Amino acid sequence: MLINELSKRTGITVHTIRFYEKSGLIKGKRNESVTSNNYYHYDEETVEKLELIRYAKSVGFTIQEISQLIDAWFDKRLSQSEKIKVLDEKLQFIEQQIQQLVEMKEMIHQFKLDVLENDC
Amino acid sequence: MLINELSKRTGITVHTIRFYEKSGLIKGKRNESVTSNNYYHYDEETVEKLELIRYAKSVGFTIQEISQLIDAWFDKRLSQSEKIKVLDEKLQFIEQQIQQLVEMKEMIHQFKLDVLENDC
DNA sequence: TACAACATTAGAGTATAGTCTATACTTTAA
DNA sequence: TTAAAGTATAGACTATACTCTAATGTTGTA
Repeated sequence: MLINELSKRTGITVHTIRFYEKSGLIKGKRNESVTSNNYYHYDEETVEKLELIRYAKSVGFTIQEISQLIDAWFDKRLSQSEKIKVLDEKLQFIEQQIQQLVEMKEMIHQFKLDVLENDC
Repeated sequence: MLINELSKRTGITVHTIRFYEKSGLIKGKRNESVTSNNYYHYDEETVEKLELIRYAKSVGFTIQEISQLIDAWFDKRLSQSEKIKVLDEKLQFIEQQIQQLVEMKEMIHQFKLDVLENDC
């Protein structure tokens, strides 16, 4: 699949996909038997990666953190223990975020009560 | 309290506090009876605001969103219903974030299982 | 009183994460 | 076959959120 189809399937713009590719998050393959162009081709794994990227970004992961996560998922060169280490770190971060969100929620609930009480 | 003390109490640098003040998140008061300087003075409410800012930032709120939140909390000019509207919006955002984090967590758990299974 | 520590303002610089433009070439469909 | 749509690359531009520097003046303490 070419970049345009990838963009349509993921809802991420071509520009942004190219930016992610430059950042090392994804990697297209060139078809060496074709000499007339040097278009990149993408597989289903790239679609999965882009979906992961969108998720991870929306919950506050940086590109660098997502890069680690993708490596822990796909990179054949990392050892099992290295991968588990990264994944556990991310899980810990997520737990922390959830905890802070829960506290934030309670805080705002309290604001609401205050606003309703003070009738301001 | 002057900016240096505020910085020490909140752990936020003087520079960043000034940036937040420029952004309209907090507001120091000048003592008009003192003519030799024009130092800003901050109260306990400002300390609370900075603590809120730190929380909100860490869970992904932008400066603009935090600004709305602070107004919903402190601004006397907003009506009760306007405040409640903002607070409900933020609560909804938080619920969404928690939901996404939970899904993300399950995703990473699955990665972990895959990594352990494939023994790679 | 000297000098370190603190305060203000303006504005420059940095990092992150895109977003857009220009140029030039390729593919596809009417 | 030609015009529209797609592709690649380089690099400029933008927004957000700081972070730092310089210049200048004030306050507190040894």
